[in-house]
Amino acid sequence: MKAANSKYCQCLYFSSNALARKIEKLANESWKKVGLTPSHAYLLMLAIEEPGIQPSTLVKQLLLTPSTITRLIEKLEEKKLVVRTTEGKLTNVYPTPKAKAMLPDLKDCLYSFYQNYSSIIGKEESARLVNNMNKLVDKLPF
Amino acid sequence: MKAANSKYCQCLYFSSNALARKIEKLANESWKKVGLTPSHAYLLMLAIEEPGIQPSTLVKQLLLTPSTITRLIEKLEEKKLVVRTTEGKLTNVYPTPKAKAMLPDLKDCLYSFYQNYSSIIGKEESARLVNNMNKLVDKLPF
DNA sequence: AGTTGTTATTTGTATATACAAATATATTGC
DNA sequence: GCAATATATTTGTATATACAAATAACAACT
Repeated sequence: MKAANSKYCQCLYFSSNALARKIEKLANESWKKVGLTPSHAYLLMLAIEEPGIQPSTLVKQLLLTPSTITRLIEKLEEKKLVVRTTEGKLTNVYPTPKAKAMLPDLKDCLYSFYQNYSSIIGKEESARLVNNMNKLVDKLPF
Repeated sequence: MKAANSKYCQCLYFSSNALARKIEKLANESWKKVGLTPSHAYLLMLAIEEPGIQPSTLVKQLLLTPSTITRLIEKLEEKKLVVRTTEGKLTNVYPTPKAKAMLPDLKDCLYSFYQNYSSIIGKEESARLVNNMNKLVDKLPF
């Protein structure tokens, strides 16, 4: 069914969730090539760009909770893509050589994801929507 | 951190997920009064409006997968808010009197959720965004 | 009428995420 | 210098959702 025909299509809860789920599927497709979910991939790219990046920074960049960040890092550690060092209360996340070697592939995924959705909805249209959504994210509490 | 300052804020994956999570929190607040999550509440309202509604219809209305719909119904059954009857391969979902008595409260939640977000982001702005998001949902494959 | 394919629903299992509590460290005020 | 508070991270647990397989019923064609 078209979202436009759903009884609750007027509701922001409904729309934003339906959209996020669909985008997530599209993103999963794009990142399948490197065997990572989009969240893991974004975190990894941040760690490659800024080796030693801390969980607290990742929380702010990815707008996820600390516990979620820990879990994402754990999984990347299992896959030997990052290592963690702890000094005091701080933790640093470093990419392994294996991860660094993956960077071009990661960027390819990012690019093909972008191509994928912008070919469907248009570059300007998608840029506008992203902007509107970001503005809204910033306005909302919590 | 502001979404606008995040490295990946240009990415639709990032924006749509961040937005959906924030909206979800807001919605959870609004529906706390009736002790249901928004998804359960929407499903219940559909069942009250159309007693005997079938899972396949709920799938289309809520844009969720069949298995998710089954799980949502199970929970509402546990709470004695719906009953299921099966004839042949079809299942019908009926609201209980307890659920029907809740309808005004459910509508209140829906209304207060709407008031809540539209007071933050504006009625026109939010209507426009919802429309754009729905259009996008309909354009995306799957 | 029987086989074959299609549709509706449920079940088993996996995943991403969050909340709350626990832990450990650092900072600040006195 | 110690007590109180604040910060960073992890851990235990719960939840919503999905995918894939299982089940069941129906439809259709020969």
